[in-house]
Amino acid sequence: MPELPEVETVRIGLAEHLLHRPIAAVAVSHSRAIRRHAAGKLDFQRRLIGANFQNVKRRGKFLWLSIADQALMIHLGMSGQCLVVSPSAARHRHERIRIEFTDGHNALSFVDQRTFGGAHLDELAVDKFNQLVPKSVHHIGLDPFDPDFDLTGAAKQLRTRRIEVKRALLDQAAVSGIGNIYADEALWLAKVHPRRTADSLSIKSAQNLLQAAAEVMQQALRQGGTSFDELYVNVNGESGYFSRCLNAYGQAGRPCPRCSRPIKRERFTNRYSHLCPHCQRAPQR
DNA sequence: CAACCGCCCTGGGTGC
DNA sequence: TGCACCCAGGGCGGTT
Repeated sequence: MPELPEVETVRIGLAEHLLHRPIAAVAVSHSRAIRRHAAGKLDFQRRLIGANFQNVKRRGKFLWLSIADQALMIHLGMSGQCLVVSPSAARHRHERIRIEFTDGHNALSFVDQRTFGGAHLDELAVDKFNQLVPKSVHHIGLDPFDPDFDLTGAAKQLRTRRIEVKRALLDQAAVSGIGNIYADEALWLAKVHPRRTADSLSIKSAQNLLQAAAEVMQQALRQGGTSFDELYVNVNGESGYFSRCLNAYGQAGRPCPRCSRPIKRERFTNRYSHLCPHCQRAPQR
């Protein structure tokens, strides 16, 4: 599943291939992929054709390619992929958008089986962090890879929430980029139970938790991200290797690498948490 | 306003 | 072989 390390891997790949090349053609083969572009398909195509991508940036799981005062925003959702493909290669079965360039070289193919992801054009504007970013990321917090990320400030903000700490990690407000995999991994590493309320954490353990999230995502990035199947790959279609390093996520029944007691999987808001009930003490009911 | 719920979507897997 | 159902789950609109 694409979370911060996977999206960052994709960002680096796009930066290597797609910048400063005039766009020749934009094909949209599934309208749901551009549902967030309110002005519709023709407007989407008209704004892109002839433009150049100047840079590729990211905040949390949102990715964008800048073109003058606008940006092509991309969110991978659950199963989105940005593939750099030869224009002559066969179209992927789940290709939703294709962007081709006037030089006739590598094209961008946005592939998305489950269509939770998509792209739209958005205006760039200065946000509360004094960064020039698309308006559609103004509501989320900085991620731990951002040079301006303030771990102490984020920990304080986390502690204002009267909800379970895992929910607070997942909702992108205090910190962005964390999804179910890295939430479970960070909570395991910091020995915090996912159902503890965020406001029950000491300032020190909240900081420790965010530090753990940053570390685990940094490690995952070094491995090229987490791949379980063909649904997450880099721009060249290659898998990442971090799934071999997971301590809790997807490890139900296996021994906890710290204490050897079995990792447990339990229901958590329409999905699952993976944790060590011994290392991560449950809150009092 | 914070918190919470349900919906969006597909293909692979499982149980009957 | 076929059908119903489950599962992956981020983001967001609507409701409490």
